[in-house]
This record gives sequence, structure tokens and C-alpha cells, in this order.
Amino acid sequence: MTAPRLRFAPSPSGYLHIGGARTALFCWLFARRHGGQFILRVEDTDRARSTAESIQAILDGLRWLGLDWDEGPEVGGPHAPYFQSQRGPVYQRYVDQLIKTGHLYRCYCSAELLREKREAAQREGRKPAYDRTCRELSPQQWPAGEPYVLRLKAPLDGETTVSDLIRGDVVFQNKELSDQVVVRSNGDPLYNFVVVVDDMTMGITHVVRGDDHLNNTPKQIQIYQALGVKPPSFAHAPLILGADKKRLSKRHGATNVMQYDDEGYLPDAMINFLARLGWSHGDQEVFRRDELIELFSLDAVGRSPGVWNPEKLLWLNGQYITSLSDERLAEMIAPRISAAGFQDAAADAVMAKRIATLKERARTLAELVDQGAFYWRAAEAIEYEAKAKRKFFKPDCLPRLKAAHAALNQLQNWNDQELEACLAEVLAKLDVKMGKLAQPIRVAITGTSISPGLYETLAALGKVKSLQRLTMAIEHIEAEPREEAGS
RNA sequence: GACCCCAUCGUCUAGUCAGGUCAGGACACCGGGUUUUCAUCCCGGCAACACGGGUUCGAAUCCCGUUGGGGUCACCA
Repeated sequence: MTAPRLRFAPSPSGYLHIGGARTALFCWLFARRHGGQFILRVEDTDRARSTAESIQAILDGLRWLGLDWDEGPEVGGPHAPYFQSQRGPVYQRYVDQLIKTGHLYRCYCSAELLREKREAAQREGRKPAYDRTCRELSPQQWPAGEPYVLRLKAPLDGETTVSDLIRGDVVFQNKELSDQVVVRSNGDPLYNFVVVVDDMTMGITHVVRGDDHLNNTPKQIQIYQALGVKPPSFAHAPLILGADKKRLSKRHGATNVMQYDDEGYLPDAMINFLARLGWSHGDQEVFRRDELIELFSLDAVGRSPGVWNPEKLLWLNGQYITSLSDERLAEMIAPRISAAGFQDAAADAVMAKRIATLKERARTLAELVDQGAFYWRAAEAIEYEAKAKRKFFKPDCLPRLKAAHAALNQLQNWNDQELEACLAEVLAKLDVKMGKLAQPIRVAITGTSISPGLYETLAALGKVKSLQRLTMAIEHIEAEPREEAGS
């Protein structure tokens, strides 16, 4: 295959949506797989809805996902500008061509009249297509000074076939297609025309987009034909649905990819998950980015719409978190720790050790920071969970905690092995089971009955903080009124 | 309503194009094991070819129909 050129062409009327992200991913993967180019083009001709913030949000989303574009906003390229709003002269050139070749005609029907006709057709069960009233108007019949739109003089019969790389041939009867408006009465060209001109002039070879565009494709092919140009290859990927099988929207949860960043998802996990939603490679679930590039094929993209499954994304994200190095994770969560207002700035080695105890338990970076709160908190800022306190801070554990404190205080090498040996000795001396000692200590140092393994946690917390919290716990229990006496 | 697309466990899917293994994997769920809690991990379980006709010795796979779901029908993109 000669180097393909693919484009992602979002309209900037919001953030980067999950569905858009997957479309962009498929385009990007295909381009990277075949050594082609990935082009970003902004479809901002709807000035009422397009905003600069949206453009930025979409760029941010793509960058977060690591979908780099070879041409487009902020990087430029040989086919600039990459904003439709700035390509007026290009469109005008091709409008002129189509007028000259007789493919466009003036239609003086008012928007109001068309709306009425459409509604009447709907009511009477006819198809709501334009009735071609003005198609054969001669210039003598043009009402002077009246506004008009330019319509495509489309074929009246025959058929238009979309050769889709995912779905095969999709045939549309031309009589089902009406004479689409190409230029508004104010002179602005419409979407189906500008998208064709852009794809054509930018040398796009493969148009990969959502299923919702399949019905636009024959209209675009008719424009290519009028222009006398061979259309690119098309591939329409199935849409992403919510749990109720309705088109994915905000009420199904987060649809903004950057919200997943906020919630502590990793871009690689998101990429992996998005790729697997609609595309597959045998039984494989986890793919590195380079594997995805190597294996991606439009042949393996399914045809049926898929349901967004946040549970599986969570699982995948956990897999990625576990697989990252402690050091890398430390970098990633540092901003989150300070944003949460925690003070403890531990040395890198200590930080890595702490993360090692947490990462296989956390499915998101947010969970990781949350579950490690007892690490980042100052020693004296410990908060005991009510239930854990009630269950494990009983007066009878005081001797055990005191014995543990005394023994640990003597420990020279504060590491997993030494800690285990040290506590084993305490256990033997007191003749109690591990559970009787581990849980009170756990609550003392973490504030809860749930935490990573005790030795590694003590080791990662550090001797000073650990002993301080043990002391605090002992004092706390001693200060507590003895409930047994009353009841 | 018309047109277009789609149809395997609850979900993502393999298998469909070149009909022939108890329909495979993953998430979730349930049970068991490991264990100082939780999680990880390991083992096991539950669970699907939408329905009806054909074609065929044989159909998840090919054909037709039905049903269901989705999408699109703008002087939006």
C-alpha cells in the first residue's frame, strides 16, 4: 500500500468524546500501521457552536491519548489551513467549477416553504425529500433579487455504491437521494461539500469515521463524481452505546476522555480499551501501543455496535498500574498527593517503596493516592475509622501493642525481613496468634483494618512515623472510657 | 414513516468470508485455595449462537423472512 493519509475531523463544539477518541485512534493506528500520515482537521464552519476552548480541549484530549498528528493545528503542514473556517477560497474554487460544469442549480424555494413541504410529506407518509421544483428553471425564470441556494443536480435514477472496508458494498438507490444543498443562500458551502473538497485537496486516501456518517457517504460520492474525482476508501466503524443500548451520552457516565485523566486512568489503558471495543485480535486483551500499531487492521473491526463497559476499563487500568514501575507511578501521583493537601514529602526511595505496597491494589491513580493516605499524612494526623477502632482497639490489646512498640523500638534495620522476625518474637513471647497483633497494629498505623501487608507497610511508613503512631494508639486506648465496666 | 446498518454468555469478543471440535477467551458475578486485613494471584462454576423457514449427510457459519436494536433523513457538522 502506498502511504495512506487519514484524517480525524472533529467539530469543536465540546470536549473530545469517547466515540471521537476511538475514531481518532482507528485512524491513527491505520496510518501508523502502514507508514502513512495522520491529519487533524477542525470542522469549525458552524460558527455558532464552535469555540476556541473546544478546539483546545480536543487537542488536549488527543495529546493525552498520545495520538500525535502529522499535519494540522499547531503543527501546520503542506495543506494548511487545517481549519475549515479559513478555507473559504478553496471551497469557492470548486463551487465555481461545479457551476461551470453545470452540476449546480439555483433553488429559490424558501427555507420556510421547504419546511412546510417536508412536514406535509411526513404527514402523508411520503419521503421528506426535496421535490426538485427549481431543477429545470431557466435563467429567465430566476426571480430577480431573491435569495437562492445552490443544489447539486444529482442523478435521478441508478444507484450509488459505498464500498466500505468494514461493511462491504452498501448500495443506495439514487431516487432515495435528493438534490442536496451545496451552498447556502448566504454563500457558505455546506458540510457534505466542504468535507469532500477538504479530503480531496488534502489527499486523504481513507476516510475512517463513525457509522452515523454512512448515510452521508452516498451524498459525498455524488459530489466526488460531479467533481470528476475518484472517492477515497471508506470505513464506517460501529457506534459506542451505553448500557441501555442507546447512543453513549453523559447520562451513561463520563464521555469526556479528559475526565478519565482526572479520575486517574492511564492513557495506555484507555487506548487499549478503546481499541478492543470494536476491534479484536483473537483472544488477546492487553496490547502495548506498538503491538496495536503492528496488529491493527480494519478487517478485524466488528460491524455491530458495542456497549461501553466501565468495569472492564477499570480492570484494564489496574493491570496497567500494576505493570508500571514504582518510580514512574511516583511521578504520576505526585501532583495528586499535593493537590489533595497532603504534606509528607518523602524521599524518592521511600516513595517507591510505598507505591510498591499499593499498586496491585489500586485500579486508578485516584484510588492509589486514596488508599495510601496514611502514608502521605503527617504522623499525628492519623484518623481512626470508627468500625476498625471499635473492633480492634480494645483494652486487652494494650499489652500486645506495648510489647510490639518496645521490640520495634529496638530494631536497628527497619526492613521487611527484620520487622517480620521482630514481630514473630513478640508473638512467641506473648503466645498469641498473628491476627491478634497484626490488626491492632494495622489500625494504629493506618487508621483502618484494611491495608497492604503489615511488614511492608511498616517498612514503607518508616520507623519514626510507625513508632509515633503506635504510641498515639496506646495513649488513645488508655484514654478511652472502659465500656465493659458500665454494661 | 422511509432509507441504511447490525444481531454469539449480563458486557467486550473468538469462531462466520473458504459449513463438520462438549461454541473458546476476557470483564462482572458465585464458590474454593494462598494469606496478618484487603487486594493480587491460582483453581473451579454460572452463562450465548434472537426467532422461523429453507439449502445440506451436516448450519453459529450460506439464503429468505420475522423480530429486536442502532443510525440517518437541515440553508448543523
